[in-house]
Amino acid sequence: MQLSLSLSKPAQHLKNPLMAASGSGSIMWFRKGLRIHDNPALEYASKGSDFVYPVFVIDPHYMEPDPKAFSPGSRLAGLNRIRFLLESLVDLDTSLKKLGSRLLILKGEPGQVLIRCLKEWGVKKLCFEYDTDPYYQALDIRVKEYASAAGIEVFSPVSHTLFNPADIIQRNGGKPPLTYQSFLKPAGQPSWASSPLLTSISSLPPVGDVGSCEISEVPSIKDLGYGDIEQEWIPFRGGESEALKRLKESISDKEWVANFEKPKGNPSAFVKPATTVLSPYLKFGCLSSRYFYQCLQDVYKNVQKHTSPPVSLAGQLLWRDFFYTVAFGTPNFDRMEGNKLCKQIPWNDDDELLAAWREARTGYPWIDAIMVQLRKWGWMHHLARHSVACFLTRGDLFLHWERGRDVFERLLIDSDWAINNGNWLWLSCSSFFYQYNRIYSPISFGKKYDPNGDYIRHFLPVLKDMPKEYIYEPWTAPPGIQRKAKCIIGRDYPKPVDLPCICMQLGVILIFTLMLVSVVYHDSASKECKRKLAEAYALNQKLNGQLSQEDLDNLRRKLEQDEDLEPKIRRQRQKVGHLT
DNA sequence: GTCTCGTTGCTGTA
DNA sequence: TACAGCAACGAGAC
Repeated sequence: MQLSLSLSKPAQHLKNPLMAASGSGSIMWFRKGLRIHDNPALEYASKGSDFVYPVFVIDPHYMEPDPKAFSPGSRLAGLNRIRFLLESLVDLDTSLKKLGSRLLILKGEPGQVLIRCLKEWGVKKLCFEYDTDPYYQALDIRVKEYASAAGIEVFSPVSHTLFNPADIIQRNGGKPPLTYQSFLKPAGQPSWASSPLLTSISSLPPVGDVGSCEISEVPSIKDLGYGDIEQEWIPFRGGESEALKRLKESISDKEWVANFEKPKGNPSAFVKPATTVLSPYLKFGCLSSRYFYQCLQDVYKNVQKHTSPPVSLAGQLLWRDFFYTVAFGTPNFDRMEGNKLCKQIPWNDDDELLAAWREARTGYPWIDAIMVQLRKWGWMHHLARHSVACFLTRGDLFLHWERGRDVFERLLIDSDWAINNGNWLWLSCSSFFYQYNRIYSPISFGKKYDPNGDYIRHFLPVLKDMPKEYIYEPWTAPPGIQRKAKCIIGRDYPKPVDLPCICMQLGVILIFTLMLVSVVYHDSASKECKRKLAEAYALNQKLNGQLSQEDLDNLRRKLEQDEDLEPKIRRQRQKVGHLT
């Protein structure tokens, strides 16, 4: 019996316990993996089942508005990602309906809701994609415990990544490999690589009786309590259909796929981004990474030569698995403290500087334009992420990578726990990458790709009429040029200043009142950062990475004292600098 | 202990 | 556009 017609009625009207009790039912619990293609959990749920309950639980913490957050959205996610998720759910629901099923939306704490469904619906199987994120690890233990005690079979296959991180760690002697190359060896070829994946399903068993569980349609942004909030146009729409369309477009250009080299991409390309922009679809599992990998292998087979990992497109999927593996095998991966892989560094704590970075008013147009793109689109090119992450941490501001990680985690539509933390560890030279003398310039790095500054003009329209000679360093533009460009630096757009020097000369209070005065001179700041990192590295080496809070505090004090020894040099620098 | 190598730096020079 | 020089780290292999 097909129940999808009657499900539009309130759930109470559907109560028919006999129906669920008389057949064998399964719950397909969607969390990530919001797709039909290559979904082994869904496949198993429907096998031999009279009924399948496709469930998604809306967790209010993740979805409902938090007025205290620094951007529109919930406590945990910015509005762009919430919208992307809702679009993905609508698309999934549409696909399920075509197959004779539908998506059942429930609300509440996911563990409690799931256990209630298990009790109410009398199913024999619970199926969901395995997830290595700590949140799901903890949640799944609870749900599995209940299911096991209730005699319900649990099927939780690995299908979010190419490999099972636990397998790689085991093959690597119980420890996660810490370099990409040493990851490739135990990884080898994926076991499923040469056999076809199930990419389509012709039909699904009907949904069973939902009893007294409250089921709703996929809510809109408005339904979630955001009112009639005006949504910025963004070029990425959520959902499996969109993911497969985007994948098809990307791989149809075989030459582009074959020649893809990630580090050569242009971070300032925004009309047509230099990458596939499939990351948000991989994040939510709208696209199977395994299917993507197979599609790439098909292209590689049919071209004479192609690029290889780590720079190739397939190499990008392996990077994803690399970070998943290290993250899974490392306690406290998302923190400096208690994280064995992470250098212990006495980062500064400064809310004003953090806010200037987050709110795109550092005074460096390249940095600020990237942060605007992050806010507006929830996505920016990988190298653009590098620029702003380096600037926040080891390049200029010397602020804690965890603060930047939090901002990315909230605002990115593709924010992924393992990859985001891994990249912040990398960029801050806290782990994986240690060449702290290689610093991205907030001026010349962007200029190299986009000398005219079109990217800046687009995302920072206040600078749209600034001549290209000055657009990366607008504080150097003569007053006449600034007037002509209708952008007075220090009034319409911030100028970068040497914060420690100003603090000494004018007092800290003044700084906090000058909202249009921002951040640092890159030259002096980056030198300071290098000096601090050299000292922190030396102490980490001396103490074998076992730094206590007291060690860090002492080092911080020492670094601050050393900084005070240089005011004369600094003042000299300011006199000869461009700012007057 | 020594050596090689590492997805993605910058500047100056030819 | 390509390369040297800059300053220089750690994981992993041996």
